[in-house]
Amino acid sequence: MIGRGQTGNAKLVKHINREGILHQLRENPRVSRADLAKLTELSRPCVSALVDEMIVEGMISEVGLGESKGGRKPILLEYNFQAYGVIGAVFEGSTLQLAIADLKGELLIQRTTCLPHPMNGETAIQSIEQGLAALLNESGFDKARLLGMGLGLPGITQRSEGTVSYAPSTGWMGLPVRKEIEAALGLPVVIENDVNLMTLGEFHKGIGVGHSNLVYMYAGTGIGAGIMIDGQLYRGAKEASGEIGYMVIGPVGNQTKGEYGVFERNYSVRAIREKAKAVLPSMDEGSSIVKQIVDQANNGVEAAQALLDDICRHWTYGIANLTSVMDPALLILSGEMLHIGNEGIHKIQQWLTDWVPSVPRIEMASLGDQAGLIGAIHCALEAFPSTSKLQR
Amino acid sequence: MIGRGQTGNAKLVKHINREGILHQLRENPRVSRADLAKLTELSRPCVSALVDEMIVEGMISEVGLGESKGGRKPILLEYNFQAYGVIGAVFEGSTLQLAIADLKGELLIQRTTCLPHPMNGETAIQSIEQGLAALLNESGFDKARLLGMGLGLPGITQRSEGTVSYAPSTGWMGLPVRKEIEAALGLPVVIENDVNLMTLGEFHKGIGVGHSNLVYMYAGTGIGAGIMIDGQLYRGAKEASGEIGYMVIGPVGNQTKGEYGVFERNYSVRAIREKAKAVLPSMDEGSSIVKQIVDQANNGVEAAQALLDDICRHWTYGIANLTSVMDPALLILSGEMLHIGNEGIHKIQQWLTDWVPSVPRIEMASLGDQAGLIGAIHCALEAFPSTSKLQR
DNA sequence: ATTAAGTTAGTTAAAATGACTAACAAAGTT
DNA sequence: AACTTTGTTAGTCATTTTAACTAACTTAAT
Repeated sequence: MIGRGQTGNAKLVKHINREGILHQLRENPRVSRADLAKLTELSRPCVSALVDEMIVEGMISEVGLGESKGGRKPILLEYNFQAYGVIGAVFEGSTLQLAIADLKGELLIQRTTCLPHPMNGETAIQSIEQGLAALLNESGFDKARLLGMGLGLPGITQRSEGTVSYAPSTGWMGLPVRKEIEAALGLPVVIENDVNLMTLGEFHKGIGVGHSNLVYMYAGTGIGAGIMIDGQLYRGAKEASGEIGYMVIGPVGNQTKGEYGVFERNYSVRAIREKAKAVLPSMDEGSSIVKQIVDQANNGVEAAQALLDDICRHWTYGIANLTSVMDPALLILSGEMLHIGNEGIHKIQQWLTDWVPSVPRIEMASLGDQAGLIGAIHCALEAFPSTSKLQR
Repeated sequence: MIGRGQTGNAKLVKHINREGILHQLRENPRVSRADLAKLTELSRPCVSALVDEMIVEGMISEVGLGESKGGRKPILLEYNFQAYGVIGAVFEGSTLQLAIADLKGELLIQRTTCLPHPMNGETAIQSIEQGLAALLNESGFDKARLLGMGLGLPGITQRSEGTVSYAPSTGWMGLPVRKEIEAALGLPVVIENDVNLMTLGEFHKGIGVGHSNLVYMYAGTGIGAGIMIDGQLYRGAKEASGEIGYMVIGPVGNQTKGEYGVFERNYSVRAIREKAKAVLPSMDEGSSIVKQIVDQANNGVEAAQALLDDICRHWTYGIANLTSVMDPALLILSGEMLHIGNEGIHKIQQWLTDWVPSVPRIEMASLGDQAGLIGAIHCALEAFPSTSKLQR
């Protein structure tokens, strides 16, 4: 056999060019070969060859003719978004969100279920299994067309090992989560930290679209951040990046290993509820605690105003620290920070202007409690490209 | 003419492979074509062809035969480190460090000069011009063989514009620094933040060698950090990443824009000197302030012990915040932090273990006040590869 | 309405490039 | 003499490029 099977970087270029064409087709629906040649800076014959190849493989389709711009009508091409699908799943407290999406990342069907109490590894996996079966059944989606699952978990997830290495509040620590779920479903699985997935969600489908360098900050039951650099999640050496709940903000106290972080212990929802007891006449456990404080502050209750100021101030400490280190182009705020109102935002921006040299553009998260789920979808899409199924 | 001049990614592979070979030659001096084939995972004929090409171009030389390992003796190859050179320059307070180095980054000649007072743009450029002329004269290095200059400046440098966008303590802000120096020297120049260059220095020649993900923390006249991700400096959206002097640590006070950062105002050398007045019987302005405090603490002076504890504690706040965000594999401490002693280091590590979930390996900087200069050299080497001169 | 000229889209053919395998020569060692 | 290791030569394959088409359409003068 002669000249077969290049081992080095020889095959790389074709792969890059194919991915480039696919990328453009994902971004710009209904374009011609000629358009693709311009967009990818490849020659027209080369694009034609690669496109024809991918049409045969079923990844792309010709979908009729476009308008002439003074010459022959272009043959419009489209990515076959429906060819395969992925699953997104997010464990958040006591609920499990599940969804099936197409290759575009559009949700086809979605469900939120409450988990049985007490939860352990087995029941959790059972929930996923049953939930997925229900989704497949209801949507009529063929399981054979699923590429894999993106799974969001709280705590520090070890993507390559498929385990959770640090999560004081859950019972997942150390378990071979990924392997067990893969065995149960018969599908490949990636796991990822929940806040990282929210970041990914906002990046792909939310307010972060088009911003390849951004930081996402979440303040809720926990406090965390997600970091995107050059369109990639930055995970750090032990995948513990963005764990800003462990910043030293507020009283340090007798902090020892295994507990929540200092910032989190002082300014997460849990902590704020405690502080608010003295301020609110009656507390509604169901609705946003910050909103209740803001309402009281607007009613003229001075103690509420002071507490709100204190909360905003310390959250801004976190933002200032985060932006000092990262200098992102865009900062997305989410969780309970969504309820601080215009006055709160204004305060934060004023403080930042006073404290740091480079204030990023600040936006509120736009996807609500869907962010993580949408991120899980895109995490799966990145981990299991449709080519993986085709190249067998 | 047919089939000439590919515009797309066609030439990319060859470039990657050539760079791969050069990289191996920089790392492993005196290797054969066969060794390179193994190291780069390319075929022997391919390596031979690329090597021959680069020998003609003058980048590589054959330097005799090696020992036989049971067959024909290998022809050893070497990167022509001496073919070209670069200049490194660092402005630090009132001194200017200048050096010429070869393509390996080895300093050939070096000089530190005091700047005339008061300094302004013109005198600074004059100093560089005169200093470089002296270096060239003394070393006999041919100016035509210089590829360019890497220049380190305090403050937030705008690499692409060649200006300094934020530096309260110097008069550089807004000036077209790079253009003016390029015009004066007739050589291309890159500017970069001083702490980033120290980071680069430690990465290439210091304790950070082999660690492509690290964070460097400097506490001296100012406080700052440098971040390396995948062997690249991370600069942020407005090149203000790592400006941790602006973290909110210690009393906030009446901070408004234009002043130094909160952390810097509370725990830089300037601030510590102020605090130490009450503790030290007499202060030596020339030597390390932290060392003086440590000495007094070791003498049993309780106030000094308390101050040292306070300083270490707050520096650790900064470290905790930094590592919470970045989760680096390695953290390098420098500046006055070098003088805290073993007890201080032990304290820091204990606190970190208590506060954050992922404690990085911590090392002391190893290059002393050469770090920035060495970084400037490597900055220039990255910005102006020797191929830039050859490809004319 | 016809027709020529110009444009745009897509294909075909030939050349160029760069990497690979196979086979061999050169120069050793055991 | 037999094996090894290094380096080269020759031939092949994959991929992309340029150049030169064909196809199909628009514009506008005749």
